[in-house]
Amino acid sequence: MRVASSLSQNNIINVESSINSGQVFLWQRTDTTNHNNHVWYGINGENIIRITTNYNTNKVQIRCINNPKKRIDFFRSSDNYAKILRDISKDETIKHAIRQFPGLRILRQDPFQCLISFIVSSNSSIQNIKRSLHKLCMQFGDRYEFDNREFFVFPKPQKLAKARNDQLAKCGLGYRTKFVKCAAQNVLDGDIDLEKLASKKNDYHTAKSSLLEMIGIGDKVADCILLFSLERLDAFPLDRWMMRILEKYYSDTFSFEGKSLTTKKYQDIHKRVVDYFGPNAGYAQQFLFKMERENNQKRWL
DNA sequence: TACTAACCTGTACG
DNA sequence: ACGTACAGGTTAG
Repeated sequence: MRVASSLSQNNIINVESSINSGQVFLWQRTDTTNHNNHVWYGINGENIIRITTNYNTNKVQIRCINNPKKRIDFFRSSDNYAKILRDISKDETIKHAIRQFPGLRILRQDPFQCLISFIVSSNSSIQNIKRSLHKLCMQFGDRYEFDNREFFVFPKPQKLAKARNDQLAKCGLGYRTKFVKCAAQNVLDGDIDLEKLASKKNDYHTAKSSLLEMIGIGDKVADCILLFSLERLDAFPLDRWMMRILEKYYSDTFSFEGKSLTTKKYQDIHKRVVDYFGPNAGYAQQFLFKMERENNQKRWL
């Protein structure tokens, strides 16, 4: 019994922590009268996902409600979570973050939605990103009804590629409008093959350089897409928050010079961070990011 | 190579 | 109510 319970501790999934950690934007928790159960609904590409949690048993039930046969390992349960946590536990800071947020997971997202989401995210805030993506779904995505609720799934590449600029701009994309349209066109034309990029044949650098060819995608956005949807756990997105974290807790481990985050500096830091945390450094990034945002009481959705 | 201004939207504060 | 400050990543110069 004791063994089983400690094993299950290693495999817990904290749905709330994982969804509220800056990875996904089209999720909501429904109001429930039962404190032990929560129901979440989210958009993952053309799928509507329903997650039911029971906080007593730690059971998490996932269903793709518009396509019940579809099976997705959304929480990456097939990762060896316990081993990954052990491997990245290199110092007290990361150990503390892991202890503080047990069950925090990297989510396996739909690649096209993830691509567009993080293009939209650039130079924007979570509230704005969420609003824009929701508008995109309402404008260009298919409508469904389930559980007496209305859902709009994420638009297909063709829909966004052929969208009128003013219709896209209405979603609050601003100057990112053409980035979104170009990216959708690239996917539609097959110039960017997301399935291929997700396959294990490409290493991190090959996959990343493909993404970087697209307008509107720089180092940080590319790393988010790689980590959250293209199976690259050695991607470590360096945004404003991560830079602050590295300066605050890791100034002895990684030294910095120069003010702006140039491509060269980004790659230099990235290399050292991955050398330090190992091939699953992306998980370390997620724990540190979550910890620091929570400590600063930043809102998620 | 390194740095910086400009880009766009929404919120917070005075 | 109005202006100003600010947050955020990429691009072009």
